[in-house]
Amino acid sequence: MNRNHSLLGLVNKLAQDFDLSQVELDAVLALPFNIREYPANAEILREGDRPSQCCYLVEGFLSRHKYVREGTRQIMSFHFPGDIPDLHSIHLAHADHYLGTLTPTTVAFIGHAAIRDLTVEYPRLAACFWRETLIDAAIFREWIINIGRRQAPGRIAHLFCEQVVRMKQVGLADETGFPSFLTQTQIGDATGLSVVHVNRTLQQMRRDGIIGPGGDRVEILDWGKLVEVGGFDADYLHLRKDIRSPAEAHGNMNSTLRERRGRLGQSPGPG
Amino acid sequence: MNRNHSLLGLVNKLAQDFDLSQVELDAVLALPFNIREYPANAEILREGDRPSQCCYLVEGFLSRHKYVREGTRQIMSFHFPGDIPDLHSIHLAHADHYLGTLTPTTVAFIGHAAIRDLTVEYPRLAACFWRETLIDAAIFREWIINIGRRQAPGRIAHLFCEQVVRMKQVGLADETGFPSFLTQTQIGDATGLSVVHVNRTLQQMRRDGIIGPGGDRVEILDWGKLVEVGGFDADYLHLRKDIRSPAEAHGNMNSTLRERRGRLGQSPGPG
DNA sequence: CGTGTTATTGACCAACATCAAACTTAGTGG
DNA sequence: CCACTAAGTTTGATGTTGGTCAATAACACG
Repeated sequence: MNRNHSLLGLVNKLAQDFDLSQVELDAVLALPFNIREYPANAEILREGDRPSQCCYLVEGFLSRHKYVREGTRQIMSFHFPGDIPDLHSIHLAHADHYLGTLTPTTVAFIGHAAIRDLTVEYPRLAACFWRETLIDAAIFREWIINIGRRQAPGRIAHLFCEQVVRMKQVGLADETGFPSFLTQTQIGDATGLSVVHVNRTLQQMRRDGIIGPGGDRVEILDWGKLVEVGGFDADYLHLRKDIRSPAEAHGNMNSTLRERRGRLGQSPGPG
Repeated sequence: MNRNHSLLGLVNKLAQDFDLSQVELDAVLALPFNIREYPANAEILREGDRPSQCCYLVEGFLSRHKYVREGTRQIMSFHFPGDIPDLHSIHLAHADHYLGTLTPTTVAFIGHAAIRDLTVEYPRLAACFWRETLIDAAIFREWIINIGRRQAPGRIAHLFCEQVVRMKQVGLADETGFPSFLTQTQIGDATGLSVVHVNRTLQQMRRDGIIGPGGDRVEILDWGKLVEVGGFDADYLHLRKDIRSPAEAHGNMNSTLRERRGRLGQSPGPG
């Protein structure tokens, strides 16, 4: 098998979900695709587009976002190599948001028809692809919680934790840090904060000895504290045990802070 | 066919996605299920549970939520009859959030195995189910935007708009209002606001002549204004045209306010 | 070196949270 | 039918987080 095959990362990812047969793996690798490169800040897909292919991310970083008012946008996810950020387009006719590059990027476009055929012929592969979109959704849920119920330091810390864990899966990060591919404006767009406030919060986190001074890499000086501030629990990422264990051995990635609920079935109001 | 079959709503819903054959429809109706009733404020599923069945909502209202700090929670979705709020559990081993009732509720539990078998045998049904979870995800994305980038009146207005459109699909609402199944505390938990602020914002919306005084029903006095305040565009719900058109005829549900973006590929900061 | 983007700072202000209490409503048991 | 209770709503007072505006500094790149 070609070790430089562009879809190898996809196969690796899917193979983490289920024990796939060689036939199934080969079927994925046999998918026809077109490579395309983009500069930073390019748009791959726009709201309203009706794509006929999916975009597999080979290299670079992507975001999905939407514009809310004149000049305001909200980022709803980041994507790393191995992801198919618009896999949902197979069954949803039009895009309801933008997909854009954050850095220079290489993607492989795979036609919807080819993927549909694959899922019809191999139900287990269908399950794998489906599962990917379910994890995608789980991450959205966590972002709702992050933005809805945490304050600035928690939101940013949680975002950083998530990026460590997800990028670690593809060998781009560990608990000591990860490549810095975001501007402070983009961090704000993802966390629902203004740039100014992101800037001040990051400074506070540096003063608290949680992260390093920045630059090309986000240095994490105190992973435990980052997890604590962000109230982070990797459960929602639904990693497989074998992938998760090295992380657990290293820092404590999971269940460090399974937060406890208040009263039963009731969110307490005042009084 | 039994007109009182509990899964009729499910069939109707799936049949909106694709043109399904009678064989496929019958296969859905042949799914074995168990009916169960819950009082209000009951927990159907907890974080960490490993369910072996899915929960089809026959009657009542559900929410999915998570506890963030002692006493704080975030609701991430509401569910109406016809929904399968934990369909994702087929491919995600453990629940990463709670599923609870808001009102007295009737659900039908359908075993994972039965659904999996169905999806293997009928790829088009698999696509339908998959699609349901993709719309679920699209709603989460919209909530991220709602909470991240809108202020209190917009958040609440958007929530109400979404409820109108979704409940209308199952005949529970129209543009003049919908049954009020939420306390102000729950509205706050869904929008990331405090009860006090929800209360004041609702009062303002009443003074502005957008909604009525409340009670058993949320009266919408000015649908157009509600849509405007919430920046609502139903596109993300991916309704089928035939379902959507009566709404368009009535009020203008879609694309009323497709918001324009600011600068190209860049979220403007200050300066 | 200029030019554009990103990071940083200060001053000021608005939105929203928190706390605490009173009021309403609906349900329950006598 | 009425007191009693619990949940939900409303109000006032006060504080904080985080937004906005505007300017400056630090880089990166051709």
